[in-house]
Amino acid sequence: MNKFSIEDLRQRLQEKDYKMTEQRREILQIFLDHSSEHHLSAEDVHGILRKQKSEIGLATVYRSLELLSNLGILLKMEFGDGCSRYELNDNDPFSHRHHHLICLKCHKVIEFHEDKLDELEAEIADKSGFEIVNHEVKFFGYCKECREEMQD
Amino acid sequence: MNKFSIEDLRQRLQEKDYKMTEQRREILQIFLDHSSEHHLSAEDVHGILRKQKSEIGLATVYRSLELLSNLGILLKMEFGDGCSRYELNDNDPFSHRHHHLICLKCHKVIEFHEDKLDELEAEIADKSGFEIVNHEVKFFGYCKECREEMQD
DNA sequence: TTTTCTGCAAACGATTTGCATACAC
DNA sequence: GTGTATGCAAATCGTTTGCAGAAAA
Repeated sequence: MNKFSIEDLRQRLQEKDYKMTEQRREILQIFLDHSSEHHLSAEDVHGILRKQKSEIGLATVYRSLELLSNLGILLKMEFGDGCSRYELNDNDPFSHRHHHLICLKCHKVIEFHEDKLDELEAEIADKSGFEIVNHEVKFFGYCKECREEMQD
Repeated sequence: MNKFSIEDLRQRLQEKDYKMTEQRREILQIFLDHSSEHHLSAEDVHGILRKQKSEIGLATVYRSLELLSNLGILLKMEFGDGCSRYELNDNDPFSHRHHHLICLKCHKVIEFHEDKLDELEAEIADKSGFEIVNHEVKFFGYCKECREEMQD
């Protein structure tokens, strides 16, 4: 599967006896529409909804993001800016498993689409008996632009 | 250098015109004394202080943890449990740069002392021009004990 | 003496929850 | 019709801040 569809949502909800609601559909749709602009927070999602004249309450946004994460449709992550952020859990191994480069100066988050952790994961499983289902890798440093700026 | 001492703290504070206070000394001492039991939150530190009959306020704990992180003595991290956690930034390359394995069932945090990211870091620097100064790697999955339990 | 630091309490911001109503199945 | 989901407002929890007094340099 390359990308989630609203049909996938309907199916996953049904499997666990959750109900398909307009609110859950709209919130997933935001992630499908904004796949380029990743890392949306609950407030971001709520803001986009209001721009679309959707009257979905913030509490419902939080509850839906939590649910979509538990269903494996979204991934929840923290970048140290005080709120949780979410992105589509794209199952495509080519776009899946990217890393995040976080600039300590301008706080930009850059994606690096290359994983290279299979060997390390195999070693961890081997040495510790820990079964890995997911990982989250953040690199902190200075982006190209800020480095150039700092040289001036 | 293998481990920080109170003298190191005094020196780093002096370099930046901060003052050496009893509170800062006591808080660093907690990390030196509890180096085995890593990942202390502000509340954890405050709790340990109260057990020791130290009357240091919670706000001071937060301010000191922030300061010690900025001085490079502590590392601040998030495990998704809603609060920031800190550990000694051990400069020894043998104990430094470990990864965290977070069990999705019992929420235990296990350390894996092996890094293996130099190659990936070099590739990132090469391809994106990003200068890396630190990284944080979390693996989510199931620990040995929980896996055995789940088989029963 | 001068400046920074502390402790307290109040403020804050993100997230959660209780409850009555609305909606999906 | 039954049970879950929503919206609202209030509650919660971790963290930050303003301020007056205390302590370091």
